[in-house]
Amino acid sequence: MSTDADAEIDHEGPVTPYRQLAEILKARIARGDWAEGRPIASETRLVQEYGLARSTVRRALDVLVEEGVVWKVQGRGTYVGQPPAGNS
Amino acid sequence: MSTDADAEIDHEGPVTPYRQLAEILKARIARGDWAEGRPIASETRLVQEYGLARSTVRRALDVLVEEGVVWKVQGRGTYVGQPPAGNS
DNA sequence: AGCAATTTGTTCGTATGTATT
DNA sequence: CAATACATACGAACAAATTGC
Repeated sequence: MSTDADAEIDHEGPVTPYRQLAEILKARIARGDWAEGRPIASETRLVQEYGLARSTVRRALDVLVEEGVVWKVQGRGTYVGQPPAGNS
Repeated sequence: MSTDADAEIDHEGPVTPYRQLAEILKARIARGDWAEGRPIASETRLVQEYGLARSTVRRALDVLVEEGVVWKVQGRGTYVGQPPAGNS
């Protein structure tokens, strides 16, 4: 049983919003909304799309980073996959 | 060159407060302020001691958790070391 | 070189929820 | 039940890095 990529955030329920968003984003990546090596939506965009605080969106992204699903670069964005080995 | 366990937070300088606190706490643990398996000061206590926001203190503790220096238990505290293998 | 726009990083404050004692 | 301690969420502001003009 996986999460629906088109699900919305349920502020009631037992699962916290940031965990829900983390699952939704992973589902969207798996579905192909954003390809490997390409940037996903910006934090500001996700805030607008899901009606969450930026701090909550960042908390969700932290989960994905820990899981190695995405990696971030300040000033650029959040990319699908893992950081390149030899980066310049 | 290691960090002074008695250092205070410098809100100017290049190093961010949460990184400074992370280093200070590691120095305090190394010095023996808190023994292995014992709880360190609570987040509220650290907020008072270092004059930082709780979110900043938590950010510093996140670093220590990632590094395996401490582990946390909701409702109890933050302990020195790593979580016991078989916990009940 | 400078400047503005975009995006992630850090910090503060506040409030409420959950778990343990 | 009350007190303590960590968890989650919202809002706001400014800093730092990147990009494009």
